Amino acid sequence: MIDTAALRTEQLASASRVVREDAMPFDQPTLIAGADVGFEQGGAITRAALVLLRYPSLSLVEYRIARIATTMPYIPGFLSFREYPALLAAWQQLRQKPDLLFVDGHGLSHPRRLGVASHFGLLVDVPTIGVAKRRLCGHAEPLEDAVGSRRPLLDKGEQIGWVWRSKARCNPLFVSTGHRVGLDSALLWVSRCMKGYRLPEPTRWADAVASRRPAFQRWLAQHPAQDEGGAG
DNA sequence: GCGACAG
DNA sequence: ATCTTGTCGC
Repeated sequence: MIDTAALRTEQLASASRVVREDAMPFDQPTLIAGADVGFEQGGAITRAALVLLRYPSLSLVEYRIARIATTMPYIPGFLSFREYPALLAAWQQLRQKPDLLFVDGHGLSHPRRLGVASHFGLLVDVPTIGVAKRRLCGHAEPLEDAVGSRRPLLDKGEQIGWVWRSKARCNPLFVSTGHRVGLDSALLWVSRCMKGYRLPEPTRWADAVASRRPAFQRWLAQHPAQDEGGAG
């Protein structure tokens, strides 16, 4: 069994250390990363993908994949404990570290203010932003249809994130502080990494690599085996 | 008690 | 998340 009471206590202690304001050690980022996790063999294997994109061209320059045995089931509110071991393994394989990292999931917009984006950012001490496709907690006023429409995501009297329409006729994204990136900056950086799709490029590429999408297969074909390009 | 519930 | 075909809409 899993002692969720102990995990809650651990999260609350860690959450108090999350930096919610801008404390990014760069003027303009050179490398922005994206992280995503997938599962194999009915969930027995956790597969994490990390991609590095050059900014502002947003071209893929490196990717790493880590596969390890799954140690935790999925429990809403405790996603980070299930995913961070694999993310850490992929992170350690990177030749270069990014200035900023987009994590697939929530950051501040979490019941105890420590979603996977915040938790991982704290662990590796890097600025992170949480980009989630669905709501975990909190509420927002109805969002307008126009691209770029936004509403603060509120919970217990405080803003914990943004509900943002990244693309027309698509469900909105939930953007929040991960670590060292303020809420407004988080949305600003996500908007700067868009290329016409629902998801920002770092997240989109991480998903493409993790799920071996055709787009990634084509990229591989055009980028001949560079030993430091990376498979895992 | 009942519904909600990242990936 | 993952298992999976076609299908509706822009």
